[in-house]
Amino acid sequence: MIRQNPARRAALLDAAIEVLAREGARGLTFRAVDAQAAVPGGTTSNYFANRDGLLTQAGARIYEHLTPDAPTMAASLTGPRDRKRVAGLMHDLVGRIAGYRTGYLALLELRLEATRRPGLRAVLTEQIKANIDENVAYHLESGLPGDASAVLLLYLAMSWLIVEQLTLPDVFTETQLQELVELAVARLIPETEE
Amino acid sequence: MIRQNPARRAALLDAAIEVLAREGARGLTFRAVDAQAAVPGGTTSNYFANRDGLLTQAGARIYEHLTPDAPTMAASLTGPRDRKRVAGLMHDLVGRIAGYRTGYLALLELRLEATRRPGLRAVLTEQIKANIDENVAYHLESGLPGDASAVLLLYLAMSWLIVEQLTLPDVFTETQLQELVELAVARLIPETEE
DNA sequence: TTGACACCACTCCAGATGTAGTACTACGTT
DNA sequence: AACGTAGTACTACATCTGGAGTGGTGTCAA
Repeated sequence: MIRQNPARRAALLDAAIEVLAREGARGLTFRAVDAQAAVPGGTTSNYFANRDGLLTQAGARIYEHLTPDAPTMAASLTGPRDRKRVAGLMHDLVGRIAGYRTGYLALLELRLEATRRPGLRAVLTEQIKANIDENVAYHLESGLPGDASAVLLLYLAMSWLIVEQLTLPDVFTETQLQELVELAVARLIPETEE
Repeated sequence: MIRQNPARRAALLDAAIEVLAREGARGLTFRAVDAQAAVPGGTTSNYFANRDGLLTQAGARIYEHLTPDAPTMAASLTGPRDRKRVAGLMHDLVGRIAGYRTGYLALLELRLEATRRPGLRAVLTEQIKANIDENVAYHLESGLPGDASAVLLLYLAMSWLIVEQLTLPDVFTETQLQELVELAVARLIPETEE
């Protein structure tokens, strides 16, 4: 019989995300989740019918953590609306990801796993589309410089920069990383006239 | 005793790359490689001392396939040296990757695996650095418009575009994909004066 | 004849799964 | 207050799966 306790279910999903990042998609076993969550063996079996349920629910869960919290969002609505501001936001973004390394790595693992699981692929596709749309809409509404295309291109460049940094941190030095962020903004966002 | 036959070793590595793409890093077992290469069980055990050797050698091998062949390189040295040319090359790049889906997915799997294996990480880091340097040098020498920074930013954007397309093909439509390539070139490469 | 290799077969081992069985807790009933 | 019940937590078990490695034999070529 499937257990319902929502607190425990959430804890198991968080544990699953940790396992995903540390052991990879294939390493995500029911028993590994049990161990990570420090619950008795067999517990995860009682909460999820199969691996597919576990993976898709974990995919959904990551986005609950990945969305920046309210204060951050509010703060980003204050201050000047110029190119320098955008650069600041991009630096924040890259920094924030580094702070949630686990979640982002798990997301990459899930992307690859989605190659083999149509259900997971559908869930991720929807969430990422929504995420992109949100970013674009937010940018435009906030009056920051740069059109939708510029935001998309920034999204592409920053995404790969983050992957590079998370998986092979020695390809770019910390300095190069910062420079690339600056550079991307400088080339993609138009200068604001005073 | 470790076998030496280089043709067979190469065949095994290519099989390993297939398995990586299809089953993921964790699915890469000696037996799976045997099956993929259609050789008797136990063969891969005889050619590689351990999984680490198999993974790092596979990582090295991918780049042998990934480098564009001589005719392509030669062809890219002919023709005009303008922005439109760069766009054409970028379309080629994205298309070529789609044609070697297996190899690129395997490379992503290896990147994630590199998170856990210092040896593999070192190998990949070197190869990717070299690859980037080559690209930049080639671009500059060939007289195409755009400085080193522009090439780097193009590299970032194209890389993620490819990942997006390989893992979640429904996030961008085929049309959007082409537009994003055009857009990236248009914003990152300066117009050439006649 | 010798050395390297292909192929086959067998044993051993580790890890994962799902569930039966038992104990505990909370809550509602009488 | 005693009781019954539902939902869980926890333990332990029986089973299953697949992979690893290796020894042995046959083959080919130098």
